Amino acid sequence: MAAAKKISALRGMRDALSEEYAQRRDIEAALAQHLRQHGYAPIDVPIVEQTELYLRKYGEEYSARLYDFSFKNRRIALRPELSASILRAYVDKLQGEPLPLRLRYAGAVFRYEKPQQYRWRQFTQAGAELLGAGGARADAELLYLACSGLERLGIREYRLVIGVDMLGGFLHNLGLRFQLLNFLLRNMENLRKYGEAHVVAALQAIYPQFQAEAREALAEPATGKQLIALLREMSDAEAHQAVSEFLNSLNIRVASNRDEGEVIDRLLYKIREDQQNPKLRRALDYMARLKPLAGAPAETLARARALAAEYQLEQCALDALERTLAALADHGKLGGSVEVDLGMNRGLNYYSGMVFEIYCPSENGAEIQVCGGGRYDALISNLGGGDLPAAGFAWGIERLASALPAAARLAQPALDVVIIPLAAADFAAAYQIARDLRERDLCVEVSIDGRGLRRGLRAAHRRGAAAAVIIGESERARGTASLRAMRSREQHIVPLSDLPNRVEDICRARG
RNA sequence: GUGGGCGUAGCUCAAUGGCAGAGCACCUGAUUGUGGUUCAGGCGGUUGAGGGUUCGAGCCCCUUCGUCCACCCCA
Repeated sequence: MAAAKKISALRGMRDALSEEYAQRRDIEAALAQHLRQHGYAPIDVPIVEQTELYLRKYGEEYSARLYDFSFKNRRIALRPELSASILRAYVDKLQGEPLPLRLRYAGAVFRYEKPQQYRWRQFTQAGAELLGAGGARADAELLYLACSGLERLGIREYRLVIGVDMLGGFLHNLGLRFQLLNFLLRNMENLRKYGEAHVVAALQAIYPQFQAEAREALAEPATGKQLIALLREMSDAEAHQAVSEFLNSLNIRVASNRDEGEVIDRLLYKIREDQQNPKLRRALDYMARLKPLAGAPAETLARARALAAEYQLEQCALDALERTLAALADHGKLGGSVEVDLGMNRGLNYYSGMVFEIYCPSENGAEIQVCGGGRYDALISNLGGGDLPAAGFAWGIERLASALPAAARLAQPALDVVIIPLAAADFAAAYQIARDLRERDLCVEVSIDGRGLRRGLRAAHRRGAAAAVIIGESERARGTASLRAMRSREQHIVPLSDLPNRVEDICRARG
């Protein structure tokens, strides 16, 4: 018979084998205990949700990253994170709870992205949500929890980067088209990395009308200025109708093989798009000024205030950040470093106020993000709940595992004892001994392969057992067992009544 | 979405276009009641799949699938 074809795991999905899995569980347990001690209550939520939940949170553009499918005429998705589910559950079931409500969670999440190092399609997150509390104290509590959690795991070296958005609001107030606004938001990081010329080139690829050097002067001819301004004020349909009527009243026919409607659309597009140029120019200038606003908190804040004053922007976001930093300092000194980044927008539009990320050096030296979070005060009402402040964060468990210093990796619980029955008649006694030892909380395995003492001891050695208990005819005849300490190779015949104590001694000595 | 690398034994990998191999692991025995070593032997493959070129393909060409890495983006 030909061997059946092997079935391998799906792409981006990994089997966590014994050691890796045990380590992950240890990390989860330590973080759960950490959060528990800060008053966070556990909550578990479904792995699948209505896709609508995530569309509300992220918007339709991000749905490509979801495991999203229709099933029996319903559109459902695997959760890409747990926070949305927690807030949904809050709206559904917990609105009567006393506030603030502190919740913690852990579980698998799924994202349909191309897998690469430290990035899989299924991974594990643990995190916390703080509902019904806004302001600096709440923000600082979360920042502190996220950092001290790392320290509890033995991670001393990390970098906390806190941001408030100084970009999104600015661009929004400029009145840029949605597509261009999104482009600029997404390219703040590129502006930093590759400079303005790079971003301008990318911008012109999606918006060829943009002239990098264009200033407001040449866009506006003096005549017809009022008419153009008027057209810009109208809705698309109104403007289209107005131009159409205008042309008809002058008895102008469009002499081309294109439809009149198309020509008008094109004309309107031109009239309206031209005004994007000066706005883009202003946006790029502002972004260039924002670019260096990252680094040590006090100094960066001071420079940010100067910029905000120059552009006559509200200072309240910066005030809030300053209060949060002060509140964080009240928690005591952190082991890692703290930075501020005022260009940070986590590519996501649901954040309001503080956002943060934590980076660690991974085992191969490169820096990876191990934690992220922020405040999303509008989210609960978007999900049909009341107007309630909400903030939270999540750690990436697998990434934490790779950032754990070797010294902090927790030792795996080893097998304590292997019991080796020598013949079929010895098994009943062997199982009885195993039960007695397990009552002392020992990890005990009975060798069932029946391949003799030599193989049994070899197996015990390879399994890392501290002791072997040999039970054969001669031992049974006297109500004893042979107890062998694997490391020292010392072996004694021990009465069964003494056996548990003697085994415990050996296991303790193993250290 | 874009660009690379790699698919050969359970694992890590060899093999000028010319008999598909090694190490590790596994199994048996030397040692029938004594485990880190040693020695002797053994099991193990449609070389990811399909097509093409060739007297001959693991190797060259095409297609496809899988996988890893990087970019984009994200935790």
